[in-house]
Amino acid sequence: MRSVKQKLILDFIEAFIGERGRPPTVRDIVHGCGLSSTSVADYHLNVLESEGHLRRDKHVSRGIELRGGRRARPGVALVPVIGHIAAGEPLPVPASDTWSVPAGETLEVPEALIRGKKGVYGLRVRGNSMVDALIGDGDIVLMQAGVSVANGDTVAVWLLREKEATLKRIYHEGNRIRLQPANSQMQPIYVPADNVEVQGKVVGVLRLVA
Amino acid sequence: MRSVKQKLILDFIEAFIGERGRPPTVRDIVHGCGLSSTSVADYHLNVLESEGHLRRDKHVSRGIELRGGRRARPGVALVPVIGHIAAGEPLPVPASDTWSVPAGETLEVPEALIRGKKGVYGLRVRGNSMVDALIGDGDIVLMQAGVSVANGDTVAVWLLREKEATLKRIYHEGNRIRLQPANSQMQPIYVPADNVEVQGKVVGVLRLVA
DNA sequence: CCCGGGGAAGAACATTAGTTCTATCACATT
DNA sequence: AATGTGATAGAACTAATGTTCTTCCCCGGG
Repeated sequence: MRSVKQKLILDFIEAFIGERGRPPTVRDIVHGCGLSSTSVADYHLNVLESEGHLRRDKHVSRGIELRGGRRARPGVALVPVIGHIAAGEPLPVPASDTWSVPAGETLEVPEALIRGKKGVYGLRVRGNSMVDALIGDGDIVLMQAGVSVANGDTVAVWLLREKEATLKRIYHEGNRIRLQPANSQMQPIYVPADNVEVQGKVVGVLRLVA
Repeated sequence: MRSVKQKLILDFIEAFIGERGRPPTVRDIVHGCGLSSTSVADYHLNVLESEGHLRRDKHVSRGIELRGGRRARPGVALVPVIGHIAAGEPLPVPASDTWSVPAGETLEVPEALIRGKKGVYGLRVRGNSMVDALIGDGDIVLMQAGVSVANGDTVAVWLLREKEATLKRIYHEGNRIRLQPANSQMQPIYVPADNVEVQGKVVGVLRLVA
């Protein structure tokens, strides 16, 4: 939440729903928060959505739904989906406990999936390097940062030299590390231990079938 | 409440608010209750308002507010996990819309996961007959009952004669049906179409990694 | 049989409300 | 100074949505 105005909007929405039983329109927000134009409200709403504070249904009147602590729903946890994995993109990892939700999607997952765990985030899987671990293209893996990893765990690793992130099974072999794809078509990668940074460990998988 | 249609509308409004967190539009009601015209919905809404079952804000979109004890809790859907699949056990399937949650586990999933879908239930997967579809032993599959299935869909079928339930890909081939395991080790099963009862279709997969 | 009322259809109408476009301004960075 | 980003304005455009009107159908009572 960057500005006080955005907190004002969020509070207004919460109050509006509480009083009227339905979400406000963009123009309700304009009037209620003393804004000057619908585009201003739209602008801030988009910011708030990208930060995961609310969700908007496009082209639907009053299509605002509050997210997060304000509308804490029992049994549902909010997990930020911070990017893709198995592509060569940089992979920022939030702090273990308190993170500022980075711009991007926020996913609701059943509490049961991350029971008690702290520092859980989501990654969209690209590619099929882990199909033998029943993780396919398009799946969302739930990662946990800052936990000890054991041989054979599926982890997201950051290769310092190559500046690449991938999802692999990890095996410590002396002072080198074997990164094993779960795909019979692909070969393991061997890297020196000091070239590897473990970003997180897979604790769950989520898939939506069309 | 004079007619059953009016009770239908009332129930729909309650469910809609529960799922989407906002009241339905007149046209939402038309579609959701199978009405033929907005004027019909308007007519019944006026009746319901005059009887005190709800309140309408004139000239306001989604200006419906339920009255009385009816209250809805938005955001969370309760999905009953009603058994295992790929074992030879009987597989009771609840009715499509209103089910009394059967004794057993209930999983709370975000509405976002099953958005709009009716008759969703969960099954714990036993065995590895679907590993090539990235569904493994211990996973929970979210099934939807009472929907049309297309060739290649992963469905839970009940074999009437054999009294067995399994999770397979389904292919209609004339008047017989091919049930295709997603496992290169296993052979397809061919059964006459009248021996098959489709219990549901996979709409999602949840896995908890130890 | 005629009639009145509850219901239903379908189209039309009038706003409401979401979205987009362009322009502007303050402020920080290069 | 040139540039880029966050934030603001105002208006226009389109789609969504509430409302109204007319016609028609079915059915029980007079």
